[in-house]
Amino acid sequence: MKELYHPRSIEANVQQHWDQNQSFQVTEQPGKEKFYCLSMFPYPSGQLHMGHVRNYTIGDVVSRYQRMQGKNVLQPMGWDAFGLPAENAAIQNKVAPAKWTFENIAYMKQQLKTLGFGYDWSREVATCHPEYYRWEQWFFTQLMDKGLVYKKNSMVNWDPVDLTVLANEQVIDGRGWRSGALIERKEIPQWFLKITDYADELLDDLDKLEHWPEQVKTMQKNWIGRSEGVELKFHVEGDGDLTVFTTRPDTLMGVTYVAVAPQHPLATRAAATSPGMRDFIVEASHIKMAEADMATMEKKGIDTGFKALHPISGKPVPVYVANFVLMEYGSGAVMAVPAHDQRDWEFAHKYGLPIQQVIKPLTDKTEYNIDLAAFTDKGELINSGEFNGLTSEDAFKAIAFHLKQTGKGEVQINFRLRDWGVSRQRYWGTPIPVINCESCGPVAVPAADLPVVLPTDVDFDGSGSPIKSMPEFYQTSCPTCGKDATRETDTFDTFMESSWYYARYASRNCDTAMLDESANYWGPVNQYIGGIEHAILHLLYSRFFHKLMRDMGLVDSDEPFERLLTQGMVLAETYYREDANGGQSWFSPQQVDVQHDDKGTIVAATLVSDGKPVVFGGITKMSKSKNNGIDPQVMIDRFGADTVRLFMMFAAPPEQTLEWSDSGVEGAHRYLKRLWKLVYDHVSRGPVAALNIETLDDKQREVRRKTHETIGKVSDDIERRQTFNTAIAAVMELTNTVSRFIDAGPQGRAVVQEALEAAVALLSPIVPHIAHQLWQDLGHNSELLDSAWPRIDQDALTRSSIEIVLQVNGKLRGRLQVAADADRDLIQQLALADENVQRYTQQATIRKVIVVPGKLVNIVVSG
RNA sequence: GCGGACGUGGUGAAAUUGGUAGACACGCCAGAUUUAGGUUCUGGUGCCGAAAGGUGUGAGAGUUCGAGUCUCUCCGUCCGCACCA
Repeated sequence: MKELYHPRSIEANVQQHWDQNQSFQVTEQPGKEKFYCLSMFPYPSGQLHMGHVRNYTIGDVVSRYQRMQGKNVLQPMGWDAFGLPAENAAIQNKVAPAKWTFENIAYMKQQLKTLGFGYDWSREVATCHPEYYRWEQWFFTQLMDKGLVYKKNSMVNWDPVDLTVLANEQVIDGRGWRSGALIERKEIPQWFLKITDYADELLDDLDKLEHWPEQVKTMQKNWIGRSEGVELKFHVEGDGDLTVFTTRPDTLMGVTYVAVAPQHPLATRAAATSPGMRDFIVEASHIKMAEADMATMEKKGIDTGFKALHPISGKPVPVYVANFVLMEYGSGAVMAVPAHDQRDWEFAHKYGLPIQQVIKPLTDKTEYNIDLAAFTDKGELINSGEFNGLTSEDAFKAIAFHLKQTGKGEVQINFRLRDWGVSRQRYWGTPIPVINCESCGPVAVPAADLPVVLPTDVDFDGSGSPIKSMPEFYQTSCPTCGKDATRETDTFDTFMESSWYYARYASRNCDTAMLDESANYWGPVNQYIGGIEHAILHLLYSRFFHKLMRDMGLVDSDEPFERLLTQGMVLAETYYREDANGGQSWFSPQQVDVQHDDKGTIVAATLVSDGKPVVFGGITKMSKSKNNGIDPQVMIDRFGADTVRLFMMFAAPPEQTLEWSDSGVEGAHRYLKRLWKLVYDHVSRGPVAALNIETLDDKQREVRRKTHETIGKVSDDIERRQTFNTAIAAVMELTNTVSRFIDAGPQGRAVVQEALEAAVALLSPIVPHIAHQLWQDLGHNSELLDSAWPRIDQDALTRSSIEIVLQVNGKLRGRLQVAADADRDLIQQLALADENVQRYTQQATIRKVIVVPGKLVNIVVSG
């Protein structure tokens, strides 16, 4: 064994060893318990960032731990390879999206290998390969057959200068990011998947996901947004009926106006005769298609001049066009009750519309002042004619019944969830497998003609998708009638690819079907790990796809991911200087020196290159714009993969944000050096005698107890709690105990051998390379990877005495050593007799004594 | 705006079921070694105080013998919002 720790050569050797043995290639073994551990696959952006390293280290730790539990562990990796950045890179660097993507994949794959992650690379997928997306195309055509797909007009952000559709991300302050032109909303025909058909099941099955974080389930629940209400009709004079949905029919008698979306037919009709309305609609069309923008913009409206008749009172109320009403949601119209809805209240005040209170608080003590704000709680009805005196709950039923009787409305369940629009007017994506025929309409491409291959030899200049001007791509004949026809040139939303990749890994090499039986052997995923930013969209779409695949007989489970871990972001410090023109230039934290005072408080920061001060700009997500990204490769080259992995797992629990810290990394590296030296010092003293438990002295027993307590703690931390930081801290405590333990006798060394073996094995999922080496140095020929996880010896845990904390009025006043089996009375007696306790109890009256066996005694006194 | 989280020493954090606040590290201070490999080792370190002791988990209130943990109000930070992935 070498005296010093050389991570570079160790890591290269161990990785080569795993490669040669194909240590992570797995096959189905029906008799053995399987474990499928999956980390969210990366977009191949060019290089790994710290968020990837964190995500994939967590996955690798879980995988290696489960393998040592004796399970058949699958851990695959692949590439979410379609998407916008490839198109942007193509424009900037004049390189075809396909070439750019594949080069990035090659580089990033190499990086993953140097981190020592145990992936089964024989199952690698890249979603931009026709072998992958052909099955997605096939699946879509199946959904067409089943009527789960439809085409309808829907709105996009249109750049009138670049003549292209923009993603929300590409619209900044209402303008196209390249052209700077004011964007316009534009309605175009697009394909939708009927996710709303599955709304109930997607909601109900959340309850089955015992091992998902509560917050993710709550977010999905709110996103699906099931609500019970009443759908009712307002008749518009000189026009048809206006359908609205409300969850508060009890407030119906307080309606003083109704509002429709700017894209609503009534608005269009009003615009025909009103230039003011025309201007209003044009202005509303410049707001981008993002709910956050819609919700935070100034609420504005304009009267259409139409009157709607109240469905119960028959009284006419004005119909307004309002910029915050969404055409996409419901029927594009809402009823307004200013007295009982804060947004309606503000709108009514702004436009001088009447406010009619119809609900009062149930407790009559305080009169509610409706002039100050809307009263949004439920209560008792007033000013509502025959419904006066009813509670909100009773009024709901009574009004719904009344509407039903008169044919003007009925109770309805409504969802916030909208159908999933999957068409994108972009090049770098999966071609939608549809042929448009003048006689037959849209026709699915027959299975035998799949895949519809995306041409990759193209000139891409950013002015629209090149396949839209490639007759050799889109000119074809109708599969049904044989006449000339044209292909769809839109591509799929990339969420389509990421909604089923987890299943494809299992059947990666099946070329006759989307999935085969292996998908049921490996599935569902036992542990899924990824960023919290995916809590809603990706995870909801995947759950939806899984149910679609189930209903098509492709998988036999109801949910794709049994257990979910959502990991926090990786942050770093930022430093900047003001430019002459008032802008800021940002410096990498690695080029900055930080000065502390005597207490360790940071007092100043200077740039290494010129020694002049820089300003601390806070701790934020690693990003290009703030120049605070830390390149994992640089860290791996300097300290080795094990150090980087150890730091990332130690610095914070996985669900929290993690702050990058150079000195923290150095600390992790120091620890591995200390561990190495501890094993070296032990091993270099020669062979170790067999452990003889009967002959151990007290100190030796203490070390042994620490060893076995640590095994228990680390196992629980990794498996149940998934707090890898505390697992590492526990092993550090163990190795600290060992290094303070000086006993070169045969049994002393035997106890140390046991402790070090445990420490190495317990750390091995986190730092697998150094652990592999130390395991051999400790005298094992076996493969650590497949060794059994350390087991607790219950006998080693027993204590003869325990410490009891003594409190007076909840304040710590002493400690007591008692026999582990001491009873309540004895503990109380000893506590009251304690010298320091008596100082606080002598002059006072004892009111109460609380004894918590094994923990503490609290004596409550007064006076 | 809506939905979801979070807030503890100089710093990252720990405290798992309401029971000793600050484990384990980083930084800092003091000392030793005088250094091959981004040195190593020992001790100290929440704050105030000479000590006894007091005090302390974003702010304020509440429940309890006991609150970092539970409840309410407020403040601040972060994530998502359907075409970034």
